[in-house]
Amino acid sequence: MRIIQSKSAVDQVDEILQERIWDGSYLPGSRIPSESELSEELGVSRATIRTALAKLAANGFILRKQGDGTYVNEHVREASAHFGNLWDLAELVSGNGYNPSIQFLSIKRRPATEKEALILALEAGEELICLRRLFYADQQPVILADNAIPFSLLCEPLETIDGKLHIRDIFDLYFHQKITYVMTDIRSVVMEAEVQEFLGGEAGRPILQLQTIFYEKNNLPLALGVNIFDDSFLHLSLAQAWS
Amino acid sequence: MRIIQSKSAVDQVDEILQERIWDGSYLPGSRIPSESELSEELGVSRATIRTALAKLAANGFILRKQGDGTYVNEHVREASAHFGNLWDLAELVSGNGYNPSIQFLSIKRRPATEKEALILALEAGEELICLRRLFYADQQPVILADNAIPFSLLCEPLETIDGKLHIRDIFDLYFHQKITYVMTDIRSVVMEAEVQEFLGGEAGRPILQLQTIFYEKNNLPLALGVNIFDDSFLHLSLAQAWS
DNA sequence: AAGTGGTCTAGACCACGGC
DNA sequence: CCGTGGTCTAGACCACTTG
Repeated sequence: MRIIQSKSAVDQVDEILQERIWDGSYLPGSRIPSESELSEELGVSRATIRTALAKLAANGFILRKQGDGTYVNEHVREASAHFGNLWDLAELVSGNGYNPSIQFLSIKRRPATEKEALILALEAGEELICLRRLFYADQQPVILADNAIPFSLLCEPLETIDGKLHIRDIFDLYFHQKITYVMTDIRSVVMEAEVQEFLGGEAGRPILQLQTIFYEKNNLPLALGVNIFDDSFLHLSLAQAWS
Repeated sequence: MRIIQSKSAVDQVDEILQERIWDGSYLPGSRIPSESELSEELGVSRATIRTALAKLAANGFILRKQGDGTYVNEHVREASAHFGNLWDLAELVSGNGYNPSIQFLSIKRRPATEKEALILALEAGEELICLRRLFYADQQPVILADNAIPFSLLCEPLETIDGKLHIRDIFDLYFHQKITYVMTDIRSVVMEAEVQEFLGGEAGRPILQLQTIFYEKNNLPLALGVNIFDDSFLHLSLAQAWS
């Protein structure tokens, strides 16, 4: 379960417009209603509409032309990831046009390595909870996701953790922590045998590694995520408005 | 008031605040003045201040806490890239803490390959201008940047092109085109001998490839950029606010 | 000239956190 | 409680594109 919060007007407008783009009410390449028209139709101020449109434009969903109008980007469907969502692996899978699912592999408790202790600001040897999961695109395994979280942060019994939840909800439910921001490192690595066991294909080929450090509001590192990413199957492509 | 007319008020506020973070006027981890105080100090409305702060927060420069205040992120300097700027290679180099410079290698005219013609919406065999450049971090070559642009778009003599300019200015000056948005594909590849010749190190190792397609406002593809990126030296790391 | 998006303002009220 | 950021409004004026 998730904590349900009434969404802001901006987010609701954003959702409505994205849905209209997705279901074809607003066709790729076509002009959508003006800010004033949307403002009147949806019953919110023009400023609210503009905030939502700015977000859509930043992610390349729409193109805005001063003096002309706002158009749906013809290449919407080619982008698989969006800014502010690089860590959201399920969205990455669905952005590639597949149905995402999560397989829970294992959860273990072990001391932190020196490198992990440094990143997570721990004493050497402090214990971590290591969560290993496998993301599927339809039936194909595509991302091996490891998350390491300091054991000392855990608030609920280890056994109760549901390994299929969104990482956001795992932090919320079992650690009572809210993630404020993340730092993601994108690297190119060779596929190791241990990973190849899960993702298949030939070992030794180049693949992407997304390393994410999760922080809470006081800059305390909450977790280290290492996501091995088969980019021969899944693509990491981003649309960006030119500022 | 130091706000002048040339740039937008929001951009100027953004610049002023970034500078204060960078030169240490606002120290990492410290609280910066409230929105009202900034609004009064800089002589703009609170809405203008908020727009600038939202941009800084999205890029992880600052952390905002409702009911408390706005704080400079302690990890500002660890991020090397920023949203909406993934194509800006010089900024990527300086984000890693190095001094960027560009070496102009070559400019050639040749027919498009089938794949290029498809991406750039050309007839097979149409001619391209191929610009090859090498980006340095201090004295170290780090990014091999190839750009392919349809010859038919060129407005000035080929010989006049200054290969050291920002890609934005090249389009502006020689093609009279403005880039509206880009699509960037991030891939993991093995370093080929041809590239290794420029970037050094051992051939066959995994490296990053950023492939960027540039579009103008009518969705016409302007250019294809392929940037080979030595991520053993340069890091691609992004800070993102958790939405 | 008309209509669009781009910018900015002044002010209202809410939700949250620290004192 | 007060001050902070979060949200939203109504309206003004500008810059640009199109007919």
